[in-house]
Amino acid sequence: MRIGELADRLGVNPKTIRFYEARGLLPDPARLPSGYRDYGPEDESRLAFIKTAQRLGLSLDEIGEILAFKERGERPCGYVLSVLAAQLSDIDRRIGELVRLRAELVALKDRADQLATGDACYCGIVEHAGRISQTTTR
Amino acid sequence: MRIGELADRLGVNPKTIRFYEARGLLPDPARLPSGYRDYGPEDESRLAFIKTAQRLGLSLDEIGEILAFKERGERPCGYVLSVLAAQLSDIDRRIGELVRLRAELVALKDRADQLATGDACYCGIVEHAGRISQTTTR
DNA sequence: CTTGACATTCCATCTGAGTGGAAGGCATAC
DNA sequence: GTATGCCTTCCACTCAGATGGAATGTCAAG
Repeated sequence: MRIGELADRLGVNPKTIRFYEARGLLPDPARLPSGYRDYGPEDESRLAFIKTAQRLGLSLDEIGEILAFKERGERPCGYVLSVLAAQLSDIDRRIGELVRLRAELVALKDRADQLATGDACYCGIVEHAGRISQTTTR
Repeated sequence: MRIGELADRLGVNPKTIRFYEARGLLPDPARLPSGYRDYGPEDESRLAFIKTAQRLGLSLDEIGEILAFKERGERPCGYVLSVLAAQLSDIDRRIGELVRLRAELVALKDRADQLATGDACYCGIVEHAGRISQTTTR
């Protein structure tokens, strides 16, 4: 399949696929006689892996490392799983933060009427939001 | 107070404060006879607002819009709250995604032993992760 | 046989959020 | 009075992750 079809299937821009190739995340693909890139199911699953790993919160560099293990014929599982374990605790942290922020936002919304009157609104927002924990977002 | 003190108080780089000023997020501050920027409590709370709003997930542009309402003497609450409402649903979506990803990761970890044997590991990861919903992260 | 959609490469630019560094001014402490 | 540390401006650069555009090639349909 050509680049446009692969891109459509996975909902990415064809440029992005070439970009991943240039970054070493995707191997140099087979070429049709015309010179067009010719992708197969493995390429699709690899790209799907990249996109999934991105959803998991991995950077392209992290994904590249994982893929490099496979390239070298090693079993990546230990490494992958350690990355995943780190991601897991990171995700737990992020979920905790978001849940706290959510509670703050709900509280703010519930007080909308009071906050909406008077000119202390902006400050009210600040005051309320200021109580949010000081943890920073990744 | 001078820029360094303000920066220290809020744990930001002085450059970042000048950057916010250049972006229009902070007003041109008073100046000491020396030409040094001279900040007061309002500046501190405004900067704190910006940082808090960032933790809430707002971009600097969104924050700028909110602050512009205040600048124009309007009560921003309706707007702020609509932004916050949008943020709330976004946060709900992100929490949902993360919870799902978390479950996937836990499942992957639980199967570490099986996955760690054989060379289908990479594919196993892909297969498992591939089941993750197709929603994209913001 | 031309039109249009898609492909190629290469190079440049964008976004978002800063950060670095040079060249110089101010303030304070020894 | 000079060393030190913080301040000023201006310009450039970083990072991640793409995306845009120009110039050109390929291919299927009408």
